[in-house]
Amino acid sequence: MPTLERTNPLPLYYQLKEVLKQQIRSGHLAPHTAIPSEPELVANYHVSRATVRQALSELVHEGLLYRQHGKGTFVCEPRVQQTQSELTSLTEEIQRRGKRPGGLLLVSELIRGSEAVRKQLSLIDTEQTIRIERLRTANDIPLAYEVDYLPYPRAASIYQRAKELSDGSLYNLMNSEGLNPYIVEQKIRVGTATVREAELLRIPPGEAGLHFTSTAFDLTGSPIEYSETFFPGTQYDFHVTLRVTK
Amino acid sequence: MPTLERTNPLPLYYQLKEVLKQQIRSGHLAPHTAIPSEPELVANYHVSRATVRQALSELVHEGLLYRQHGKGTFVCEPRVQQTQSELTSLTEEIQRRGKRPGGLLLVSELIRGSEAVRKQLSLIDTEQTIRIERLRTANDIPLAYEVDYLPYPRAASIYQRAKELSDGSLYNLMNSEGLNPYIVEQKIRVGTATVREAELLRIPPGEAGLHFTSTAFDLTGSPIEYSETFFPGTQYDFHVTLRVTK
DNA sequence: TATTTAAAGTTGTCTGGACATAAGGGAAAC
DNA sequence: GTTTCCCTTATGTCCAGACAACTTTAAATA
Repeated sequence: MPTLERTNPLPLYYQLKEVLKQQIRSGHLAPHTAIPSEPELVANYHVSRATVRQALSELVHEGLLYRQHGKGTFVCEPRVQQTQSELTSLTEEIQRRGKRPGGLLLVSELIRGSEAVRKQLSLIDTEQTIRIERLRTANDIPLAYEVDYLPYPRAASIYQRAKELSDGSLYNLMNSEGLNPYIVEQKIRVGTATVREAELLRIPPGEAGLHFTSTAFDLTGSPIEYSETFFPGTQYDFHVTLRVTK
Repeated sequence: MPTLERTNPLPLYYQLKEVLKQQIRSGHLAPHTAIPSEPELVANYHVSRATVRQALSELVHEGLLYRQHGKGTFVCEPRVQQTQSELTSLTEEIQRRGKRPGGLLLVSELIRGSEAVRKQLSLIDTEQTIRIERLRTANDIPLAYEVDYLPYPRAASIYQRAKELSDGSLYNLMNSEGLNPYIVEQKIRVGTATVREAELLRIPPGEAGLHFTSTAFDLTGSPIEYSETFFPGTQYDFHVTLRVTK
């Protein structure tokens, strides 16, 4: 049995979490079997019950364990997609499929933006938007057409570094500048390609595809990015995991 | 200031949560302003700090508050769609738009099911599937074509009550039978209507639409429902909220 | 004045304990 | 043999207190 290090700068509950997570993933704790009871974990790892409960609560929240009052705490069945509600960027998504992500930066400008966009970004009168137009590629094949809007001057540093977007992810760039997406709302609907989109994506104009609109918020709930993306045809599977809020 | 009732069967931390939630929603606590500190809440409501922290932690997790170490706890900006990652059935979705949901039960049968479906439901060799074919309507207008699969015999009671689906939600029926969806995974892609779908939905065959596949799991991680749904054209906006898993 | 230090206030982590509530099993009563 | 009751064990809730780490403010120092 692994021991928790009190000299480790990582909190004890976090260390315990990692130990249990590892035992679950390695199959040492099989699905639907009970893990040691809270008093047993207290004795085994020499920590208080509050510490044990913090570790277990977070694992329950992450969907690895479930509790039954009076019976015990059990291991969840692994799901095909273990990443629940994870916020993956298109760049990561392409990499995960073994392809090389790229992006052709078409436009990067400062404009006032439409009222709809301004409302999405909760801009006040004097503020502008950074508008970035990109053609996203996988192995140099056009995959999607994307227009991003960011609040200016808040995201001014992104505007300076816009040229880096040709080979990188906007979310990576945002994170490195302290603009950390925490919650993303997306709307998805069927749409058809405009003439411009069809030309750039090398598809027949009017072809059907997925039209995304997405708004990213930081942990304070302030909007930090709004984007519209068009995925032609059936090239892209959008995957999402929902969870009940009890 | 409201007081917490110790005679109330509801836990104190839950009562405190509701009080704070109410103050946030009513605007009494404005976005980005600090709520009372933990010691203040302890004094105001005569509860321990552990109780206060349990209430606050859950509100943080629900996206209503955010904490800053050493500074305080603050109110998040409300998002347009405050229901985060909420698991809404199509029936509720239609009702929320002020329309009357309905459903025409086309087929209800016990079959073995394809290997793909059996794998989704993690069935063992002797188990079968309940296959339910429905035409979903809003104000009697065809909205979507849906095929549901449930594990048999586990969901045997659903098979008995399948005729109730003509006017109700499958999720409601499942909940009343102890099959509680806890996590739902969905895949979305652009598809075209088959001849049968086009006929039922009264649209031209081959018309584009959204094709959903969805798998529901109970809190133990066991799959309890798999469904394929086709939404024609642009009638349906799919909305989803994602959150980072830190 | 400018810089450094100290103090106060905040959230983060952790302890040890208590009683309540739910589930299950075994002994006692019928 | 069946039912009822009690005991054990599990998680759920709650308490009072302690110290650590971070932030801001104010005082002390150069």
